Amino acid sequence: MAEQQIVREARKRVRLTPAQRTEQILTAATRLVARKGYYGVSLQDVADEVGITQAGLLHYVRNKEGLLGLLVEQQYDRAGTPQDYIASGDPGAVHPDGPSFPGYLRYLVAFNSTRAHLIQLYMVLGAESASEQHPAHAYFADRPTSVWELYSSIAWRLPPSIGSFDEIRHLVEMSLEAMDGIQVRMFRRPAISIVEEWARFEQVLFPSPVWDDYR
Amino acid sequence: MAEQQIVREARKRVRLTPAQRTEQILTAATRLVARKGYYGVSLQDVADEVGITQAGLLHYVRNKEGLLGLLVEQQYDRAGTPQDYIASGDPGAVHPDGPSFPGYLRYLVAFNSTRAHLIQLYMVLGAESASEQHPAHAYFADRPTSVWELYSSIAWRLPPSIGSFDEIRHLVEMSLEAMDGIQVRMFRRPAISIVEEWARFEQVLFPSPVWDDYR
DNA sequence: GTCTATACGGAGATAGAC
DNA sequence: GTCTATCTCCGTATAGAC
Repeated sequence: MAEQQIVREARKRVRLTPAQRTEQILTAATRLVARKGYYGVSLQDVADEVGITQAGLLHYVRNKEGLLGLLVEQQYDRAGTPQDYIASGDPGAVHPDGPSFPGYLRYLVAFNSTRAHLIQLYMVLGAESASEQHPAHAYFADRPTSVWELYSSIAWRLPPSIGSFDEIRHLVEMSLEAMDGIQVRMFRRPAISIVEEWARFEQVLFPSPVWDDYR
Repeated sequence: MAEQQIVREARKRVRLTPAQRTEQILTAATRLVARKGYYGVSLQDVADEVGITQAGLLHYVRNKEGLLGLLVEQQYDRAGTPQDYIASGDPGAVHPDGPSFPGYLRYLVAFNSTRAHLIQLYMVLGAESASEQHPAHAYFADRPTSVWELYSSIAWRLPPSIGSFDEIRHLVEMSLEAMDGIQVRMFRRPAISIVEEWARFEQVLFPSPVWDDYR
């Protein structure tokens, strides 16, 4: 009798608000796509984890590409931005001469170390999307450009000896490359702390004495 | 009539030596898995590209994991090794005090820039295999260790001021991370030269004056 | 908003003929 | 060594009931 009731309970249709469901779908899809890639995940997998049917899921995402769109557009770049850093009140961020760029990168790495699932998702999607046929190809192919545009819109506090735009652009490129590399390394053995590993890169990318008062 | 003959021609069974077929399978699978990942590729896809049936392919690889085994074991580490560098006759490689480690890394990057397909394959597999359920998980998880073992078996020509094992190990780790990051960047826009990009990392990872006579 | 039912195709794997 | 045939299961997507 108790058992029957449990079964009925489990099958009962639960009607959630669209925002709640979308949140659930996002969480489930992030975990699953991080694990098996876009091509490796089925709508049924995601639906099962959310607790709805596959047809019910399609009501939200229209088709499989819509699910990917949800993942790509709505997560990664909404937190950990330079604006978030500035708003964090970190001493390096609120300096009267402008926020510290190395300080922001430290902030970003520390933040990313708390969301390994998301890092894994973006590592996997970033790798599969190298092929031009992948539905997220354009998004990832343009990331270096869009990140540069985002970063170069900020009035960072930079050492005067950093003259050319080219020099700082290369520094940004190398920082992103080092971070991507560290994030790949993060899932291997022996385990490392990405915060510590980034500190080593910071030392060589933003060396003394030039950057001593600008970190 | 001519058409019929063409059809017959196309369907004619061609019996190749195992080595030739395996080579074809390797080439096809590399391209396809690089593009869509392990989960995204079907045995049928590979069989089509080789020009045999799916059952014919299974004769060679036994099951899908066997195909992955072929890819992982038989390609990446068979060329571009420190031994190949030493045998290349490069001036930095045949120095009487031992081969140059930065010189080897330059050699490796230059070599990798000629085999982008393979780099893409390993980037994709390396990303998907972060999940513990992936059949190549152990191989990629252990790569930092096995690469370190390979590199530390060589009597490199190192600056005397590099004292501890720890110091050189961190340098190796950072070099691998930077390379992985550059390789991710390689498939994005604007296009970059991984050789040039590595030269920038070499400057900061192996700086003057310490490394001046050891590059 | 969520379900069931269904259409239609593709997946991996095996058996056995040639 | 390679094929055809077949098994069994899973994939996306749509229609329509509730």
